[in-house]
Amino acid sequence: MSAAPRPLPRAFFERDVLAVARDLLGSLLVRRRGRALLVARLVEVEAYGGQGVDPSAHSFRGETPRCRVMFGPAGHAYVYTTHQGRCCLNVSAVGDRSGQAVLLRAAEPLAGAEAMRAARLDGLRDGPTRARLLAGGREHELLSGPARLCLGLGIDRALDGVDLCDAAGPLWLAQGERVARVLWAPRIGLNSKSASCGWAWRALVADARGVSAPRRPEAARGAPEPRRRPASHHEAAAPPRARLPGRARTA
DNA sequence: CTCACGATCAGCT
DNA sequence: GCTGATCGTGAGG
Repeated sequence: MSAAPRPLPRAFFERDVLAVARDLLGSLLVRRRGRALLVARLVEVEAYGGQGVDPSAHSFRGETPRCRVMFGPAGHAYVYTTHQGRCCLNVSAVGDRSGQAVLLRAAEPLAGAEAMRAARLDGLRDGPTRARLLAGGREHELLSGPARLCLGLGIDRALDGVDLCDAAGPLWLAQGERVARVLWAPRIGLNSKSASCGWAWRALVADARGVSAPRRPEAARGAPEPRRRPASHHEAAAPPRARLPGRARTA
């Protein structure tokens, strides 16, 4: 790549969180590594509502040291750690101190795939997963999950708070090609007794292979009915209708 | 391919 | 103490 992809403007993130999630699909996530740029196309994201709205959001009970970035200006990185030191990356949205953000769940490598592969392999024990990655190919598995995405791109808590609208920084988001078909489905990995676990706030590129877990509709596993989003989001320009993914192709 | 299991730890109550 | 916005393993179709 010759020039660095131009960052999305702040105003992109200062909108309804579902519209931001929808429009992030197809956008580019760019990571500066020395002189090289790692570039990936987003194929799966999840919206998280804010304080007092979305019980599954880290911000639900208000600001804490960990999730402080969710309450700050839009377009900044909220990076948190999960099990075994893994990390997940979010972008703050809206910017009205309500604590809303979009979790970046999966992407497809466009540039620097071998560096991403090396980053994934680093620290991975011998086993089937290591062997599969060492065999080469399978690029769509390199960033196919929120923690894998961070591993492959070398993102950790040191990047918490970084401005994702700044192409001079270590990490930013840039415009990509518009995605034609988007699927909406319930979010992954939430406590099934949470009131919001059935909300279809996960957006996927319909024909992408690199999604983290489109396998089975959660509804088939006894989870609560996928619920409509709150009426305030109705004219949000994003999700036409929440349809379960099943196989990619039901558009 | 799908599924169930549990490692291992930061963050919060 | 208890709880995960997860991942890789290993067994089974």
